[in-house]
Amino acid sequence: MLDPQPARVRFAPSPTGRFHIGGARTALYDFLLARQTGGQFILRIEDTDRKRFVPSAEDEIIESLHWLGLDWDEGPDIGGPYSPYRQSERTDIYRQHAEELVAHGHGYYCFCTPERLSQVRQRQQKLKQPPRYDGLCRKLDIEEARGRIADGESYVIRFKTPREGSTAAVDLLRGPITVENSSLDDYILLKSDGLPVYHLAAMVDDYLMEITHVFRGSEWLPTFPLHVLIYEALNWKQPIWVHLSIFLNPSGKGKMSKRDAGVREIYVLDLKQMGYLPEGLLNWIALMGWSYDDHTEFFTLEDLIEKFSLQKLHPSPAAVDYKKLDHFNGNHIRSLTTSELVDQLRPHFEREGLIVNEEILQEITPLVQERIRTLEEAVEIAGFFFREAPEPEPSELVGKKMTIDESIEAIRRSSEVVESFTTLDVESLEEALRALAEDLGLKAGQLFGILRIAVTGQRISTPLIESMVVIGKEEVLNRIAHALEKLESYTGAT
RNA sequence: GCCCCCAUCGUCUAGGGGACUAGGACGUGGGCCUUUCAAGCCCAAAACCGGGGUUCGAAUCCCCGUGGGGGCACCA
Repeated sequence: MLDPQPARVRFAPSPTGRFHIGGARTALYDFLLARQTGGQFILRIEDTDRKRFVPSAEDEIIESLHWLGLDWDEGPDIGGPYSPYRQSERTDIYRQHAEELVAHGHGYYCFCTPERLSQVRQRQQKLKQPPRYDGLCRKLDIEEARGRIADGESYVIRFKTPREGSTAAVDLLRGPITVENSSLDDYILLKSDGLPVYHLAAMVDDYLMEITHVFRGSEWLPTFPLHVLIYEALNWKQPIWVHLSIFLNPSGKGKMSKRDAGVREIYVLDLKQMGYLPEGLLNWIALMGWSYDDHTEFFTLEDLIEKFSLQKLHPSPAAVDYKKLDHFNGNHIRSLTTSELVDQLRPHFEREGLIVNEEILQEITPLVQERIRTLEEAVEIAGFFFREAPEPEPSELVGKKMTIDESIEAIRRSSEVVESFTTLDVESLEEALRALAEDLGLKAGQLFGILRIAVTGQRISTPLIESMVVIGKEEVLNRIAHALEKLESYTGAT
């Protein structure tokens, strides 16, 4: 299972938007391969697009990766031997390589304006031809071109894609992908603002940073042969290429996007807010595009590092399934120790504006651990522990198939039972309450239902008896008395 | 329109010529447990896109359809 060669793998997002689970999966696989082989995981920021640049994006990427526990060995924030790791700080390097391509006849200067380009495109579209650069500047005399540049004319550098033949690019998951060179364009490598485009920058950096395995989205498949052509033009040895398929919407129709039906959330930091654990999220996305065997599905990050393998990656697109996320998250919550869960839970209660009593939090954590799938659910079922006495609806205090008077009697007698205790303990309290129910001719569920509303104010909560013990005799009595008052002045009118 | 990729239960997947009356998980339905909600346990329904080949034999290999996805920018 262990790849003997230490892999150098990079995650190279562009800071143009928020960090979503698709990026997280790519980063995860990068991380796993690096850790498994004892290699390096590198973070590189591809910020060569000034127009789409979002200042806060890099921070979000970093925060998300840290939260997920995918720590890198080299990156813009910590530096490293191949620094800098932000492409906007490496512009000279790209220009140098673009010029080298020109010098060796694999690239050329182009002076066509965006206006002319769009006219050409329009014409081609009208003629139902594939939109491509028409090659006007391709045969320009190099000296003439240099002269125009010296005169200050705006220009770009294009790749001189071979007109003949075909190129085979080898993807690890799909084998060779072959296209006619004529179907490739003379792509722009260096923009008129002097900054490179992905096709140049990523190739140059991957090579110079000695990246051994490139994981990227399958949206790069169409230009994959171009990238190989660039490698060949520069006479460089290629890395191993792995194209990961995209995530589809829950419906399986279309690329996963924030707005589609069934999509709960796609941004890592928002999923965190919703109460998902890094482990749950990681387990979920790891299994979309990779599998271990025919029955193992619960993985910690450590497990994944140990068990991940390139051979088990597969190329078909996967629809996101949030029900499955819930399931994995619930499992990971259950595998936490109590004190770990306490720490995870605290901020979720506090975010709700609740004042968290540490002692109570400790006591209720085991109560919620078995029944929540997200941390937020703990707030739903156990928030009442940190709130003032509830104000239950009188109508809710009437037991199932019971009259108001019967319910009042049940509450009164319960109060007496609680009163008889010096301190509450689960076993005897349950015993006493069950005896009371029997005495009243009620099913335990009827009595407990009334008390649940009286004590917690909720229909759904942590187990009643345990909850009462945590709340304590005095406060339980207060709440029961309050409920009794409410019910006694209740006429039954709706 | 052109190019590229993909194709097993609703979903994520196991499977890489005979071990397949196709396995697991989520979800769904039913049952058990039960103080609510969960969790847990048991059971059930549920798939090899179609057609041609290759082969003694195909979910597995090839071709063609079909379906789905992606790409065709001085964005990544």
